[in-house]
Amino acid sequence: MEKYRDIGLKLTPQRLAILEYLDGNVEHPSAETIYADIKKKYPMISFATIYKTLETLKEKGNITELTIDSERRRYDPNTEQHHHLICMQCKKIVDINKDFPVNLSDDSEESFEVVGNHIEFYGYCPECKKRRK
Amino acid sequence: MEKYRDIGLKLTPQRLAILEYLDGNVEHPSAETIYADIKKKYPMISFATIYKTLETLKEKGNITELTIDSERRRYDPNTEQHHHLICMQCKKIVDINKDFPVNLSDDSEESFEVVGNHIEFYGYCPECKKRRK
DNA sequence: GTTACTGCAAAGCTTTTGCATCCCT
DNA sequence: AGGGATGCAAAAGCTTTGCAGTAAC
Repeated sequence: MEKYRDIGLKLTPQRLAILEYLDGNVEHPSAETIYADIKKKYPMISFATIYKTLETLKEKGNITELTIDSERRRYDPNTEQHHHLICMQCKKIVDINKDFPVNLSDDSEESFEVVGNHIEFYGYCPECKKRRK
Repeated sequence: MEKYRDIGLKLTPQRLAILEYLDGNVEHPSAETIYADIKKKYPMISFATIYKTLETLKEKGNITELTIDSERRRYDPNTEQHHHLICMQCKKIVDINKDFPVNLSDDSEESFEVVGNHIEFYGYCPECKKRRK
């Protein structure tokens, strides 16, 4: 976690636990999940710390907040441009690392200044697909 | 609003007001906005009715719930496949009615059963673009 | 007459905040 | 030593729910 040494964060044990937990995590966890999992190892950590740290990391650009799940916010430590495949039943979210040509018309581009895009693919994961049959 | 006569809904004045409000609406309003606007004409309407009606309309497939805004749910009466352009500053949401070829690889298609997709374009609207200069 | 809908208030969740204390740098 | 971070508890949204009364069919 040395890579966080110089981004202007105080490296407290709580933060290191959160950073370690998120590092390489592809589960797109919610604050609740992060809290529950980290509490196993660091029972003293508080919810407020989780939220405040996530907010800080988001501001610093170390993580991204996903707006995929309308019931709760989810966080993604992968800040590279990528897309997502979402199971409509169990809400599982899977990364899609592929580029798609999705240029808007000149009209839209000129009026709006477009800086990025994100594609959500909806469907059913293998497990839920079976269950539905 | 005759078109709702046969979808199994009781057409109460409150529902007609909501249906009329949403019909052709391209503002992607939140429950709060819908409530506030309808209250001007029907001061007796309650929040619970707004939420329950939106839930019912969503189940019937008459409207779509957007997960674009992490702070609140927004609703879209346009249930045709389309995409959105989102102003990162003022949160305005604009429809994009254009098709994009975004097929996943066979791998993903086979494991996941993909039934649809939604593209979010992020940027700054004309007004906010000016303000930022 | 039934059944579904409305409105109110209370409750439930998720997320934020104030503040005293603590500890990283 | 100083300033940011933590933890607690309270508060603040947004959304849901139970229930009695009401209205659409």
